[in-house]
Amino acid sequence: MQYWLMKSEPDTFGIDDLAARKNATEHWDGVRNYQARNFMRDRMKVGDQILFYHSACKTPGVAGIARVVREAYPDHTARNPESKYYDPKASDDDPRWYMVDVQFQRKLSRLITLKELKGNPALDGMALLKKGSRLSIMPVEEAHWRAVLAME
DNA sequence: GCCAACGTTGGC
DNA sequence: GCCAACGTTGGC
Repeated sequence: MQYWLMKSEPDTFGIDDLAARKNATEHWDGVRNYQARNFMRDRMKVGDQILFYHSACKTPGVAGIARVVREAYPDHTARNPESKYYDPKASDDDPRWYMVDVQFQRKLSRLITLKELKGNPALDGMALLKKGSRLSIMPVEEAHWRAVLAME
């Protein structure tokens, strides 16, 4: 069992949007960063737990929990010229970009804000809190996972 | 809206 | 392979 943090902009797709999806499941398309892609493609397994993080919004923070329900497969939006995620370098032979499916588990009883996370010494060293960290998908250590949920 | 940090692109 | 220019992310 591994733990992850995935960022999403709530104005576009927040935890409530995930909960409202059919089967509360959505494919995580549009990832166009190699490091984030590699985490999905090479390491994510069905059953892994995810902190659903709201970014680029008024109050950034952890909003809920999701889990991986399908392992990496080609991100078809890369092959669609109509998509804003279109990548002309993606091909059938080399899909280049991948996505996983994630399912809503639960919403936290309250938003645990970035500010609070930064103030928790138990989270020292967490990738999310490192200066200049822009990765949209990152692994979370089990101790950090527990410490975040203990703040709920 | 600003800007720091970071990733990607492309000329050389 | 270097690195300047550019684009994006995301907190504030």
